[in-house]
Amino acid sequence: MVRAGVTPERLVLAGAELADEIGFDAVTVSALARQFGVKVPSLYSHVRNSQDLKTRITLLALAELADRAAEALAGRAGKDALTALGDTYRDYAREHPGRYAAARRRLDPQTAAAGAGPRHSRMTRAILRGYDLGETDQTHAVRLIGSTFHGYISLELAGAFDHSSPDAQRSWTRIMDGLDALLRNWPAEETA
Amino acid sequence: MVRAGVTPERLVLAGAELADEIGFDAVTVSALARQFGVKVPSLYSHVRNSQDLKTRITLLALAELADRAAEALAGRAGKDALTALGDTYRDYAREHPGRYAAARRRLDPQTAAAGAGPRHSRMTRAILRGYDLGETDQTHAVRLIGSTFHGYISLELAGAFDHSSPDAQRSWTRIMDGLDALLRNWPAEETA
DNA sequence: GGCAACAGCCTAAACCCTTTAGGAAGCCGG
DNA sequence: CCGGCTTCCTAAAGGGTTTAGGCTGTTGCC
Repeated sequence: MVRAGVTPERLVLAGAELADEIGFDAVTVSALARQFGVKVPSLYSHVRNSQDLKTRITLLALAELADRAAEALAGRAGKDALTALGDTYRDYAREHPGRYAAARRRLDPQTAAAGAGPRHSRMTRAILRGYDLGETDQTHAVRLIGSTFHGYISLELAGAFDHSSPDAQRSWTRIMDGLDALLRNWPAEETA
Repeated sequence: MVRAGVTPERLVLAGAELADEIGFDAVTVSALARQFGVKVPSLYSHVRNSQDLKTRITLLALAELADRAAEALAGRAGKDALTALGDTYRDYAREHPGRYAAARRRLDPQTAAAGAGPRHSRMTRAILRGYDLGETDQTHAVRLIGSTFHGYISLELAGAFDHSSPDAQRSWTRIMDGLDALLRNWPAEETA
């Protein structure tokens, strides 16, 4: 018997690559077994089940993305940082659509807290140091930024902007301008 | 033989209801056959395949959502309209998470153009009549609004804001304030 | 070096979902 | 009233998931 040399790490990495090629949803234990030239049940020694495999790919993607973001943010502040973070997410999504889809998957709180999710929150919050927002408004702003980035990217990735002008790049830039303007000019709480 | 009285319409409606209960991804031809007390292959007389079924549920959800939005927008303008549209999407998503997930599914351009998708675009654009934006900036703004609404809703639905304060409602309101402020104060194109 | 234990891989098998083929029975129009 | 269409059925193949249990390299300890 030839020993294919499967390990959880190699499995997860291959799963991530496969996700980029054929889509995250199409990454199955069976497909992965084929990749490794191994029978399906063999993989169950390395991974608990299909769910477990997908969760690990999610964690890989989140970590990769956080690493990239940290690098992009180094030495930047204000709009510069905002743009850098947005571009990091967007570029990653276009380079690695499968991994990005994996990253967007929701995890149970336990797992999420142990992964790179919190790093992402902290980085977004760090950007807001360049703007003058109160504690509570910072949280609102973190949510706004996350929603807008991920909302835009998922629409763009889905091709929602493909067949209309202006092109997606132009809108992205202008939306960054807009977000920056909004953060510099955050409206006061309305006193009803 | 008792004739269960299956029709494509009843199938799609039951599929939509099932989606709200068990999640859109769990809506399968098999599950639906069980609901109707009918053998699985019987449904293939009414629906081409699983894909077709899901597409029809998507179209149903899009149409329902457009109807609600049209009603909510009647007689409103400016921030009032913006909030009404956002709340419509958000409320629908919370009432009908399965249908909302279905609505977010991408369709091929043919099918999309024939469905209620274009109505949604027109309604978002209509809201911008209350703001002073040029043609091109209107498009950017449509994309911003869509991204932010859907981004926020999907994060909220996924429970991303569950265990932190301030609550999701508060952030939503403040983000509406922010979007309104931004649209009233849309930054000029930067001339590099 | 020898061998026990373990790790990595396998076959067998059950279960679920999808989809096609082909048949029987209800219903409807001429 | 009966031929044909529609609705539903059984049979069967194909693919994914998962568990049980077996065989065999490999490792590490005496």
